[in-house]
Amino acid sequence: MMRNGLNITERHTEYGLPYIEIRGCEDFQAAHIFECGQCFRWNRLPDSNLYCGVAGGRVAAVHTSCDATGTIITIANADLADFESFWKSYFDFERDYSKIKAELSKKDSYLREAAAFGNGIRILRQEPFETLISFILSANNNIPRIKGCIEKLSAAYGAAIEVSGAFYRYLREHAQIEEEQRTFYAFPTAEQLSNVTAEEISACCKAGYRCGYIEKTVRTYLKQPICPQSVCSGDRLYARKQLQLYAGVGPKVADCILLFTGMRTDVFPVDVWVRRVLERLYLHKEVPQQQAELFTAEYFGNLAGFAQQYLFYLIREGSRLKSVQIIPDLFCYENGSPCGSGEMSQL
DNA sequence: ACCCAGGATCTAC
DNA sequence: GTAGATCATGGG
Repeated sequence: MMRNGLNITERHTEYGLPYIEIRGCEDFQAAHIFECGQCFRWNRLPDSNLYCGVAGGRVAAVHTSCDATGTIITIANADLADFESFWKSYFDFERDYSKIKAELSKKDSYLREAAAFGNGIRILRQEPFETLISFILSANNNIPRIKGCIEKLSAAYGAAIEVSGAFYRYLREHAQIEEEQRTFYAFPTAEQLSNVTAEEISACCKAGYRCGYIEKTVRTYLKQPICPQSVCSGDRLYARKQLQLYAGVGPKVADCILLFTGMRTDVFPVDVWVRRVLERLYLHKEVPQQQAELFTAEYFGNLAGFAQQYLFYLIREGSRLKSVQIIPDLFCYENGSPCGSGEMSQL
């Protein structure tokens, strides 16, 4: 099936597992999509480039490879109906990321390098309630712990999803699996969390003071769920305020929800990492939040969300890989000494 | 022991 | 309206 130049095919392994193969999309790299900090339920399987995750009440395994004709995207445990009804939207396949990268690259050399480094990132269209709760958990927290909290919440209150033996065989063929996990759990719905107290949430996932926020937010959400048409368009600051009605949601978390649901792409969530990027590369001094926001809105405009993801991924991965070569100004302490080991990055 | 993590909220001025 | 302290939890 052809669509927007994409060649989408449903296939089956010899043992009967359906999978979707997509060719003709050069703007998709599983590692960059799943490790750029926008999602918490996709995990790279050991000794593989295969990512297994839960979304939309489905379990899938995704990887990218390439041959002489270009990139091949594989979504395993999905048929054409799954793709059309869910994955196509989830992976934002309708959007032209080459165009976005080209536009950002015209702005300055930092964005050009960031977009090249994060080539293949896409903004996932994640479910609003899951994204809301996930990013309440993200406040003053670190990514491994956030992932753990979400996994425990899902296992305790979410719907069980049984995967086939064929799916597990597929995983085993592509990665070093220790033990067989045949049951996954969807992220709980607001209804499933409706009578859960903060104490129970705390006992379940040890999320500290954020548990009270979740209890309150679930109650608010049941009475007043996120209304896409009132936040997707119109004033950006109004959209943010709408989300700040939920307990535990401030400006930064609101922007994350707007961006990582795909509801808006003109927001620029500023966390401690992105703040370093702004101050080191663009503003050349420490600035108050309000001033940083004025700059990002003006400079990045409608592409702010994409710029933010490329820059976030660059500084996070760059720090982790100690790749000081990429943008020396970025990977420096305030005193100017390099923070990396000086090894060459592989990019 | 101390610092940090994709910050938000409460309090005091 | 805005600075400063406080908020659990676990890993470095």
